[in-house]
This record gives sequence, C-alpha cells and structure tokens, in this order.
Amino acid sequence: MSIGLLWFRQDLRLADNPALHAALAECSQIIPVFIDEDGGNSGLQPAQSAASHVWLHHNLLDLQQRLKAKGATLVLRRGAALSCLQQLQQETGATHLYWNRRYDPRGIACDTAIKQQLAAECNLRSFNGALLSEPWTVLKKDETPYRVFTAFWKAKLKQGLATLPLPEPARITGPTQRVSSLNLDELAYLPAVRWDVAMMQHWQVGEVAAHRALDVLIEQRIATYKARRDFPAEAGTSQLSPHLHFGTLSPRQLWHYAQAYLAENPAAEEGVRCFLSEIGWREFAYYLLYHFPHMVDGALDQRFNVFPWREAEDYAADLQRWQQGQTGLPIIDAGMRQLYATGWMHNRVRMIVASLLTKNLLVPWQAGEQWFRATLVDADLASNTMGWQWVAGCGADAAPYFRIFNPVLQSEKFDKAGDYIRRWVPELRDRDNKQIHQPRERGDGVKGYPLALVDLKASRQRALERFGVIKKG
DNA sequence: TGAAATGTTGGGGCG
DNA sequence: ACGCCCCAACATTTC
Repeated sequence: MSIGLLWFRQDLRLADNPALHAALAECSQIIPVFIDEDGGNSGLQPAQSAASHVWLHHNLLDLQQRLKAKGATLVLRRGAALSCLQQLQQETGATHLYWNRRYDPRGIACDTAIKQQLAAECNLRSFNGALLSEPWTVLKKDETPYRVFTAFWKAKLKQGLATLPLPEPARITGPTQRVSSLNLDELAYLPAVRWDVAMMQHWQVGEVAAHRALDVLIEQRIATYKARRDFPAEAGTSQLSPHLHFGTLSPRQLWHYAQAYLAENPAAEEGVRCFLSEIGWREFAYYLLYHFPHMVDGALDQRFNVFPWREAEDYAADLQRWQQGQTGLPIIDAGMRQLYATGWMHNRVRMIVASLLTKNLLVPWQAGEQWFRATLVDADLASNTMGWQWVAGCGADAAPYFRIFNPVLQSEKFDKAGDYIRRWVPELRDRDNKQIHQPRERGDGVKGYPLALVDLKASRQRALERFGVIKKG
C-alpha cells in the first residue's frame, strides 16, 4: 500500500494538476497538505503581502471544500517546509511526495534541500504545473538565456505547446488514519482590522470562480482584447492574474481554451494572439527569475548598481503620497486608490504610476515593488520584479531611460472621458472632460484635493539628466 | 507597451 | 495672380 503526500503551493486546483494526477495514479491514499512557510518569525513578515494573504485564505477554504467533496482532507501545517514534511512522513508512513515546481530562488533552495533530505524515506516527484514549458528548455543558440521578449516568445511558441490539460479527478481517497491539522484561522492570513471585507467584494475566489472568469474572458473579451485592454475604465482585461498566481487556473488551460475558441472564431485571431502574448510575458517573468535570481532585489542590468536613486529619508514623504493616492495627479491617484481599495490595478495604469515613481520621483523601483507586493491580491514575485525593472529601465527588454510617461497625456489618451478618474477620485467629478486630466494647481477652485506633488516638466528634465549617465555605461 | 522638439507640407488669409 | 505668413497636420529626430 502506498501513501502519497501531495504538497500544494501555488497550484490550488484539482483540474490540470500534474502532481495530483501522478499521485492518484501511483498511490492508494492521498494526503493533501499546505504549509505556511512564512508564518511565525521565519522569512517575510505577513504585512509584506497582506492583500494576497487575504486571497490565499479564501483560496485555501475553497480547496479544503473541494477536496472534502472528493473524499480527502487538506492538512494545514506551519513552519519550515522540510521539518513539516519530515514530520508528516514519519507520522503517516508516506511512501511518496509530490509537488508542482516553483521558480523563485528561495523556493528552489528549499525544494532542493528537501529532495536531499527526504530521498531516503520517500519517493519524490516534482512536476511542471505553473508554466507552458520549463525555463531551462528555451535558450539561445549560444545556450544562454534570452533577454528580449519577442525572441523568447517566438522560440517558446516554436517548441509546440499542444499538451492537453489534465482532467479533474472524480475521487481522491484520503488516508485511513487521522492526520492532525491546524485550523485555517490559525494561519492568520486575515488581518485583525477587517479591511479585507470591502476589498473582497470585488472578487470571487476558488477554482469554480476561476473558470467562470475564464469563460467571461473567452466569451466576452478576448476577441476585442487588443483594442480594449488599454482603457482602464473598461472591463477589457482578463483580470485572471490572482487566479494565475495561486494556480486556480493554469497557463496550459488558458492556452487550450483560447486555442479552441480561435478554431471556432478565426476572426478573433488578433485578440487571442495578443492575450496569449500576455501569458508569454508571464512565462518570461518566471524564466528571467529562474535564470537571473539576483533580480529579486537587484537590477538585472548591472549598470544600475550604482544608479543615484534618491535616499529614503528624502523620498519618504513623496512615496507616502504616492501610496495614498494623494499626488494631485488625477490618473495616478485614481490608480493608487483602485489598488488600495480592490487589491488590483489596471495594467496600463500600473505602468503610468511606476514611471512616475521611478522617473519623475527618482524613488528606487524596489520601494514601489514592495508596495505592490503588499497591496495586490495578485502579488507575484516574478511578474512584479520584471514589471518594475522594465519600467525603471534596468530590466530585460526594458523601457529605455528616456521613455518617461506623461501622466496627463496618458490620461487623455486612455481615459478620454475621465470615467476612470471620476470613479476613483470623486473630488474631481465636476471638472469637465478636458480639465479632469490636469494636475491640481493653485487657484483652480477644486476643493479637498492636493496640489500636484511634482512639476512634470521639470522632473522629467531631472530624470533625463540623471538617467543619461547610464547610457554611457 | 513615449514625449517633446524639430522639420515638412499644404491650404487659406491677406496684402 | 502672386508671394508671404500662419499654422494645422503630419513625419522625423532626439532625448
């Protein structure tokens, strides 16, 4: 008789789950487990990913219920993964251990140690559940990793990605013995002050909800995705990012459903291709993180190691106004308030607010990345790191140093009627459609809204001068 | 997956 | 009728 430990991490789904699939094929009893590796005093403090922890709480609740309906009970533990798994193996006499791989440096180090330590007691098997293909399978001719997205994506598409998603199992047989578990509440992923309740009104969590959201994307949005995704007032994006982060959807499922839709609707090709290339950017993010692990906290482009960002005591007040959506720049404040209220921000606006912080305000990208990590329900180390470095100009395929967004022009272009701004900055509701994009100036008669934090023209000039140093290498 | 400065062109007003 | 100026509207270059 074989007993399999199935370790859930960022793959909180039953369908298209390779580790689960293999465990069911090889074991007569399955013990699903989730470990709170960052709880207590180890590693990151909870506050550093507060919003996504709220999502995680609800997602674990969903997984618990779905597993129970199939016949298994989710075991919750807290602590270092290695010791938790060692203990579980001894308690249960498990013969196998299964997981889907992760690609961040800490995760890889942890998993490698487990493989070494548990190999004697357990048959260990890991799978790809998070990516279309593994990072090490795509390299340039000279066997070094790509640093340019289009070349990377072309090479990846050329691999052929035809594998069909795995089905959801009908039944998962749990162990005959009782396995002790923490209660979900003991993991304390919900905050003491319940700001999470309002935030979660914007979301539906779990695997069924993920597939509903996918249906909405395919049936209502993907055909017009290319044309509509850039307008933050519209529901033109997929909004699947938290589902991808926690794995209630796999990129392989997205790929398959989108291709199936395309086969029936050839006219939607442009939209489908555009959406799939966004999945490609996610692949690229994981790929870069795997090949260049120092990206987590340092610039990919080493020339930026000596870049003269402002010092913390100098930028602290500006950073705070940016975080609170009180910069006096309408599109910026709209975005930052949407983020704080809903745990999500439209991608176009993410680029605009990030450009302001890193270029106009010369605040190091790490400070912005940290705030996004704390406030986004989709907070994802790989995507977040790549995105911020891309905007700051120190990443792969990065925006050149001179590409500085003008938030007023961006606003006029992508929120022409001011709907997005009015939704999130009610102080400006009564401005006309021309005025609503403009920075708050002295004597413009608007009440209860701050004067602009920076002069856009002067701060642009300052950034050009300072970033110009990088150009010379 | 820019913005701003600079260059070019062509229509209309006007002397 | 003609040249001149102005200035959109677009294109190109530079940061």
